[in-house]
Amino acid sequence: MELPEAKLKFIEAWGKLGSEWGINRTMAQVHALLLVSPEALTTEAVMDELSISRGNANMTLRDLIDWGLVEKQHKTGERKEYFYAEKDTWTIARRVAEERKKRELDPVIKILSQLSEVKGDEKDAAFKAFNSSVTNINKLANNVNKTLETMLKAEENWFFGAIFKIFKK
Amino acid sequence: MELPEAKLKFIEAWGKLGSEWGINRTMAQVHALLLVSPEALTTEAVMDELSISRGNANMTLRDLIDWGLVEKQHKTGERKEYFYAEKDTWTIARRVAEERKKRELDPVIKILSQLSEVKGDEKDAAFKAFNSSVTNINKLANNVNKTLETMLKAEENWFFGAIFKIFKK
DNA sequence: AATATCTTTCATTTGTTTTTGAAAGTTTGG
DNA sequence: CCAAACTTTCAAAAACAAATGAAAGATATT
Repeated sequence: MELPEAKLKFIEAWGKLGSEWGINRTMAQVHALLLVSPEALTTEAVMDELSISRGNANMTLRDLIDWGLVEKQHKTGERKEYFYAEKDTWTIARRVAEERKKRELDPVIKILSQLSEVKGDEKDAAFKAFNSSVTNINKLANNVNKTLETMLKAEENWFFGAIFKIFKK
Repeated sequence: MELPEAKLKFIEAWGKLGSEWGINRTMAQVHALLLVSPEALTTEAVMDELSISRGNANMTLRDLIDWGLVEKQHKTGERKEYFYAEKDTWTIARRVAEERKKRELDPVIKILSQLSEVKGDEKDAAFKAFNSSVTNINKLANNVNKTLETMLKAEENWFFGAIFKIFKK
């Protein structure tokens, strides 16, 4: 397989994975493109490589910046803006985890803890089922949350290294 | 807050979380409804509670069965089918992790390992950037994969217990 | 202060996903 | 074998999400 073909495959795979996980396909593709580009790219270059419109490229790049995955660069003597992707995968993983935790997990945990406070008749099967499910999900969510918080502080080697050390017989 | 309102909030929150993670909102809502129901429900009951069509209820319930989250039950002397949700949250988490790993992570890992085999000119910046990104993502993906495999075999207490033991000072 | 270069916005259009509901299919019991 | 009870299918419609591109907004240059 030659580089150009491999590049396309990578962009396609990354886009698909993104869309399966609730991330806009194009955003994932732009990210993939920047990831494999040694140099920062202009909006124009992104538009051309992925055949997308100016508006789409602009908004997608802004979103990637919001996620902390891409940064604007300016070249001296040039007016154009250049976009460069963070290349360290562990940093990428942490940024994504951080952002999704904040946007999605935290709000749900808030609701769950409210709902696990709901009082009712202990003899009512409907109440018992509700209470038990919500309480258990709440506990699991808090475990996940604590694990994520730890991960956000950790170094990759330390994090996975430590996990594997335990799981190794 | 009273039970009926709490139930609605739970269904809504679960549906929202699902849709943010690439799971059909209705599927997550049906799952939530069954989770807080002490008894198995009929298709009819699901349709009524969530105001969805027969076709939608039928397909969604089948999907939940495919995911291993819901089972059909038959009551003696009745022709109707009843649907009952697995209530153990750790089992739910494992089923979801297992299914998504199989459907989404495994295919991507396959592609990544192909792409990290691509050979090219070591002096070509484009090749070097491609190779380095793909190789690193491949490594991270394999770490995640191994961790998931361990999780799929583990008991909740052991899994989180082991993780927390590490992180405790 | 006029022009050229580049960026951002957003009303419309296009594309994708989900839902509907009527019809076809299946199973059970008389 | 028939009909009632129930389930499944799937083409069409509705709902939703993403992309377009022209126009407006910036910012630098002469």
